[in-house]
Amino acid sequence: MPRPHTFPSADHDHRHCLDEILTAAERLCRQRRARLTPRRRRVLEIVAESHAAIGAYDIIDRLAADGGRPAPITVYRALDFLMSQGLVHRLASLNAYVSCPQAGAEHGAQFLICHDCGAIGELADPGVEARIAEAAAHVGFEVAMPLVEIAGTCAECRRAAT
Amino acid sequence: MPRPHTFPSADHDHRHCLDEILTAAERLCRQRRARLTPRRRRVLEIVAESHAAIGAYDIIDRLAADGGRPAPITVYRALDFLMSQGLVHRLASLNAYVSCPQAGAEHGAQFLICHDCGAIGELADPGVEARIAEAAAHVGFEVAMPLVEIAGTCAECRRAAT
DNA sequence: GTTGACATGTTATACTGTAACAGAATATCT
DNA sequence: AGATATTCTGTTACAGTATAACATGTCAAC
Repeated sequence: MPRPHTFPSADHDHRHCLDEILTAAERLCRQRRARLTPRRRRVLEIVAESHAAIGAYDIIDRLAADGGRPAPITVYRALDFLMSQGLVHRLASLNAYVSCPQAGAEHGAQFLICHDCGAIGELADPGVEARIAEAAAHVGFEVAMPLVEIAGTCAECRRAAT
Repeated sequence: MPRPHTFPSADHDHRHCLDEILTAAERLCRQRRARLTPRRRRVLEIVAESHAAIGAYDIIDRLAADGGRPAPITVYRALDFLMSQGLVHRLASLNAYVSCPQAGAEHGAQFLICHDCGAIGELADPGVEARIAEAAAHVGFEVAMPLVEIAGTCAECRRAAT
């Protein structure tokens, strides 16, 4: 099952996790009358294949293995759709994309990026956003979209390192 | 004078500000025995020409106006040097570079990006970093390099909008 | 079944950043 | 000062990321 707010555990059953992500996406898109076409579904599937981020051109490579290499724009359009639905996020610091483990739930986007295993975690700490908004307001700045991407080491990798 | 932690005011004397940035850079590099060569100095000057961020290729265009268009790598090398000295920061969300108003002072990097005027402010709120580290630690994640880039509206632009 | 909206294909191109090697300038040591 | 080592710059080529513009196809609703 998708583990909101944190990293997959060591005994993570990713087959099941992937399945839940896809099922949730289908349900969500049905509710919203958004069209999760085969192409878009396949791109989501590829992005969600791991909890690491994947680059757009790596997605193209994976699609090419299915037969018929799509043009970059095709993948970017699918990613745009998936992002508009909150199913996928873009990580500016990596130029890469990651599936959202808690799609549908409104949440601020603070990403944890493990530079050992590459996995991405999400933090949804209202305190962080509040502190940022407060500090910004202190200099008269009104926050529209905070972007927080935190590189470091995840719990699993820290354990493994000792 | 450079205004640490916040945006330039309406009556900002940028000629003077730019001069201070360059002088401070020279002093800093002399202290550190780092070589602020003419090329590097010129790139810093261009980046510091405004408090908005500038793209690497826009820097190249500006240099070309001096006569003799340098190859991209030349500018990237100068930027790498300037970043290594903390004189310039890269904004991942913009793929662009901005001069640091408080070079030399050790400080965490939280950037405020005004999407009206393009100006970049820096926040150095230890509370924000602390809150992030705390929230991360809560899921066993050890922070190495937090990246915070906050889009919104600066005080000047908010005033102007009303 | 026609219409209109949305999705995809096709081609070309823009923007951002780096590799690899040669040559020039500067610092350091004797 | 001259030899040497280091650092900086030039040159060429290329890798990686993303979008523009226009044509064609597909689907849903009327």
